[in-house]
Amino acid sequence: MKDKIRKDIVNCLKKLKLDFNDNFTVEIPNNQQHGDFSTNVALVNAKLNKMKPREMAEEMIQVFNKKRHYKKAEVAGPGFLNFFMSNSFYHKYLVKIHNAKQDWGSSNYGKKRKILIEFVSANPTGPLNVVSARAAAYGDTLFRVMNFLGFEAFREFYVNDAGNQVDILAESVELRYRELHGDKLDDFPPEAYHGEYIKELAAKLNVAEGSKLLHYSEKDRLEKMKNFALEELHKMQVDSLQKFGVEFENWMSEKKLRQEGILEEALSYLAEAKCTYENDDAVWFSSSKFGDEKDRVLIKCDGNPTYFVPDIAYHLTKFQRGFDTMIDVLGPDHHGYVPRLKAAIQALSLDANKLEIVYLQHVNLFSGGQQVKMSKRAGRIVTMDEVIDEVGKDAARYFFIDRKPSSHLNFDLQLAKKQTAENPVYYIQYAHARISSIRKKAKKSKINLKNFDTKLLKKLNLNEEIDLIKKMIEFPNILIGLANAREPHRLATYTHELAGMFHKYYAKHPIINSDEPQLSRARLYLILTVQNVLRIALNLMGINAPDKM
RNA sequence: GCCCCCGUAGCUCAGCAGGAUAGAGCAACGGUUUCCUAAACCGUAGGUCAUGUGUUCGAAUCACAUCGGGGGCACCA
Repeated sequence: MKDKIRKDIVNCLKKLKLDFNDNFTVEIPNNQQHGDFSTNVALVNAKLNKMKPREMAEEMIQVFNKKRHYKKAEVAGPGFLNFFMSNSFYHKYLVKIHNAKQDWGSSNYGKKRKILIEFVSANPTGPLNVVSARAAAYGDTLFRVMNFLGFEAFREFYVNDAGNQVDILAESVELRYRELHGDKLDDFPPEAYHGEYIKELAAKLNVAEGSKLLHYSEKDRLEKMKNFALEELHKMQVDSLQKFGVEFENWMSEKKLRQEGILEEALSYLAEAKCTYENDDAVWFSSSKFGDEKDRVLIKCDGNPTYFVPDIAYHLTKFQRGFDTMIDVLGPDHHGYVPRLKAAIQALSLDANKLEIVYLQHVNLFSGGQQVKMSKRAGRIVTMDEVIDEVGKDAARYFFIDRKPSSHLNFDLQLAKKQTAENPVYYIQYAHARISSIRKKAKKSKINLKNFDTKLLKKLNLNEEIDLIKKMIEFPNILIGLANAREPHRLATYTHELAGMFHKYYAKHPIINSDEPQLSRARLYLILTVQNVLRIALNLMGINAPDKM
């Protein structure tokens, strides 16, 4: 849309033989008195032409005032050019949006570029918590939007199903299992996992296996415990995510990476690049050569790799799989970790610019203004399931993407549960449902869009009507901006605004009025288009678009 | 000490790539329902955009510094 105006401006400049560079912008002014579109082209380029900005602008408006679609062009302020478009221009656009149906906003903007979005990637040592829920909503919405825009996006969950924490998991289950068989635990070790879910796992294992495991060797027993726990916890996580409407194209297992020898592969590449050395019985990576603040250990003096090695190996596979861009969605506690990861990628002669990190900030849970404390040590984690059960999938998804990723997120459970105006989710869904009601009424009143002649749209002359169309015209650009900035919250904001504009329009003007069937049809055409855009937006956020509430 | 994020209305936050008088929701106060769902709408009030300097024709937006809040700095993952 702005592109079209931009083209017209460039043509105009050429016609007038004015010099210009591309730095000027076209925007939609906040203030309606400044027109539908506004450009600073004369402000930016006046010097080039040895003119005053206003002078240059004056010359240009002559051209625009002769053009169709432009109701009026005027010079304002220090030298802005403001354009006022004719209503017929907007009516034509409305037809375009209406006819696009569920594809309005969709495009081949992404040119099939392959994007890997890795998110959640929670340790398989417990149920998913609220931070994972935020990541899930974030990553999934970004995924949906990017695919809608013609990218080939993929969702991936990296499972740390090997290494230290998994052994601790096995030991934790072991302790609870032995407890079931009469062992008294005076002090449950502090490093073990304390959550109730460990007891439940042990109980479940006990039902399946009875006391049989007690007769295994310790090694076999722990192995059994480990695999059992991993499988069960994985299932739990998949279930939680599914309830949340989030699926992954791929679950990448660390254990598998180890089995397939990718760790050794990565290590040998690093060694070939002469970026490793031995010191104090450990193998180090000279990451400081690549801008990290110090070198990092790859192989500990006990011979085991640090968690860093599988991570390098994992990212190596991402590059090997040929993605154009890889987005890692991480928690705020990982930012110190990224320089060494990027260092490793550079050491492997790969393009570190293809790897992009998004940090999601913390989630603070509130309930009626009171902060809910989350403490892993005390075993009091508020889980993703609890949040979904408490407030419902739709509200949870909305609230988790409503804030930009770099903001700390305050999530109020009471608010998300409220079915009132305070709650934006219901406000938006209600707008959608309301339009369904109107459609029903239209049907009863025998008003429909059969053989609709778009010439009738010229009856739509109210500011509210033109504003709704303008808002819908913006939609594709909102999505593109969202995808480029990796900021799904823009969709939440946009949808809330569009719903608000509709509610206001509805309250002021009757849509269906039997005395004016033609006007009613035009208005019905408009609001059905609005409903369609609302539905597209809600779908992209993974939120239901109900016909009734 | 070093690094990351944040600081906009009483509260929670938008503000797209710097633009012309800074927005929304909630809370407060006042009003609207014979009519397509009042889960809605209208109105009033509320801000030296943390502070300072700089870049620019123009800064909430960019840069630097200061102050304040949150988080991170393992041969743990």
